[in-house]
Amino acid sequence: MAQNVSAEGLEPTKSRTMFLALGDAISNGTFPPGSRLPGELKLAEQFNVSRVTVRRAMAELERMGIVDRKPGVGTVVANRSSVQPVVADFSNVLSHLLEIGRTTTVRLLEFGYGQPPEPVRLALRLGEDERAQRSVRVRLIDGEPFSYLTAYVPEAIGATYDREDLAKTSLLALLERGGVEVDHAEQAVTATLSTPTTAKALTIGVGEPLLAVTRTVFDPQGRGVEHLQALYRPDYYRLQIALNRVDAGGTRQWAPVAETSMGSGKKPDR
Amino acid sequence: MAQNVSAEGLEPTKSRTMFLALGDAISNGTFPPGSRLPGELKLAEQFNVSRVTVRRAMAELERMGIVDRKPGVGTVVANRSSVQPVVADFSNVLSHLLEIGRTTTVRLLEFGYGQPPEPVRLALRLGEDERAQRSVRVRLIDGEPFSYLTAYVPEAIGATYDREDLAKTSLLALLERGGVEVDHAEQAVTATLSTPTTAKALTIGVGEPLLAVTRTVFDPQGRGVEHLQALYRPDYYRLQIALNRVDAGGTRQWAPVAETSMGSGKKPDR
DNA sequence: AGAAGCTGTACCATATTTAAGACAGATTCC
DNA sequence: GGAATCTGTCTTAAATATGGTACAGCTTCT
Repeated sequence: MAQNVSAEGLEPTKSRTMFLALGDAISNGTFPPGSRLPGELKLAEQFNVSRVTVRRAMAELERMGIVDRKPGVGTVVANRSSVQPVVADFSNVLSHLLEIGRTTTVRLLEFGYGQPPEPVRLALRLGEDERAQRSVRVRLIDGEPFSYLTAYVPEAIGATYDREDLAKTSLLALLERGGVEVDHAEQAVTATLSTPTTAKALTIGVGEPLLAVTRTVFDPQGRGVEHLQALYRPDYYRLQIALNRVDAGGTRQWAPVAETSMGSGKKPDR
Repeated sequence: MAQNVSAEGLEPTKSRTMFLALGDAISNGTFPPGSRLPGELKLAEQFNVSRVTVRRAMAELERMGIVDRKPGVGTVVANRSSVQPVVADFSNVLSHLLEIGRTTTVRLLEFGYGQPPEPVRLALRLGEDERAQRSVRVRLIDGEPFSYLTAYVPEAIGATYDREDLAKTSLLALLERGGVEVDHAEQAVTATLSTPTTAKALTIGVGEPLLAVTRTVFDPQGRGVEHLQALYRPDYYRLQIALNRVDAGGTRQWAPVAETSMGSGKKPDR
């Protein structure tokens, strides 16, 4: 569930703030690729900080390949090529992974049984003292970790497989292999920050943005069979969906495009 | 589009890191509501920081109402009630706003015409030199800002309304009022950090997580009519979707529940 | 009453961040 | 060539964050 706090105090350092401001201005269109940023001195004046602070922010931008700096020339915005994020459909299925020739691996970090935290217990509609299997996994694509998965499964169901299975097979496949009828799910999407734990597992810094997807899966009888908390690196992963404008009882609204397969013909822009 | 950077350098302060760690541990279930955290001295030792640092993190947690601290007693995790986030269907429609009795307001921050940034131009499939109307709005719910909207509309279409209209009516309604046939859309979801600009507009701190939704709307001819970048405060807003497990070409997959109305009791046609 | 454990507070030393300024070397333009 | 502008590097000083320690006051438990 990660924390969904919104702090106003404990501001980051000025250099980091400056870094965010510049990064925003760039992706914003204020400084299009190829253009030159104002000089360090001018920026320092504009943002009312010292030149050292500007340089730190700039150094970070350069380290990330967002800008190129040359003495005598200035700082120019790089043509952002970078990594293409993995696109997933909103139903949370990675598209075309094989077709792109990418491979995913799973690393099992934790595995055990115990009482699930209250919100999870409620979501799964478990009794007061019912236990659940808790597993933490990291999924990698081409060796790069991009998702941090915390899953809870009711004890009885979890008993149908062991940790070795989890390290190899997808959880949903294991459930269905174990005789569970997966029927429907509730899914919610939010944003959070990486904590020391998740940051380390995803090889990113602390306080980086993460896409948080919470999914609770039910069987036909409405019993919860899985509660998943997935944290995705936004630079490697994005959710996507196609919508159609439809008439509905007088009002015009959006409806998701009914897609049975992964829409292998549809091509996202860029 | 905001920046989708992933910095490893420019770490936040230790107190902020500590704050994130503790906040995570709490919402994590490690410290359930009502339980007592370890003493400051113990925490300082565990996390290998000084007590001052722990106290800063704790002070922030208390300021946000996540914990209560009392001399002689200790620090106990508060029953987080806090604000209930506004739930939106992921076709991006706020549900039941009126029924809950909440009111939304719009504040127009910027309005003007110019050349859109490259990615937007491509998404809208505009020509090299075509101009677009750019508007920046903040939407408030019960007086609290919760979304930051940057919209681009091709000049010709934008001309059918003015800034006063935008401050009152929803953009989509304005488009359709102007004779534009809204047909389908592409929508992508990611996470970002608040920048000084967006942080100020949303009355949050810099470096806070934001849910970023990018939507490009097309008419029946496939011409782009609107490009919207929406940044949502995760504590006030969340996307939600119901999924059904269906058979599709041999493989079992997820399909979004076809919902024609906003679930106002009305059952979808199946 | 007394011990143990906790937060609140104060003080001082150290490390890091930021500020402010000076100078060298590279590049561009006139 | 020379002026202007830029980044790279260095020095000095102030502000802030952090580390380490000591002690007071409150609460709970024995």
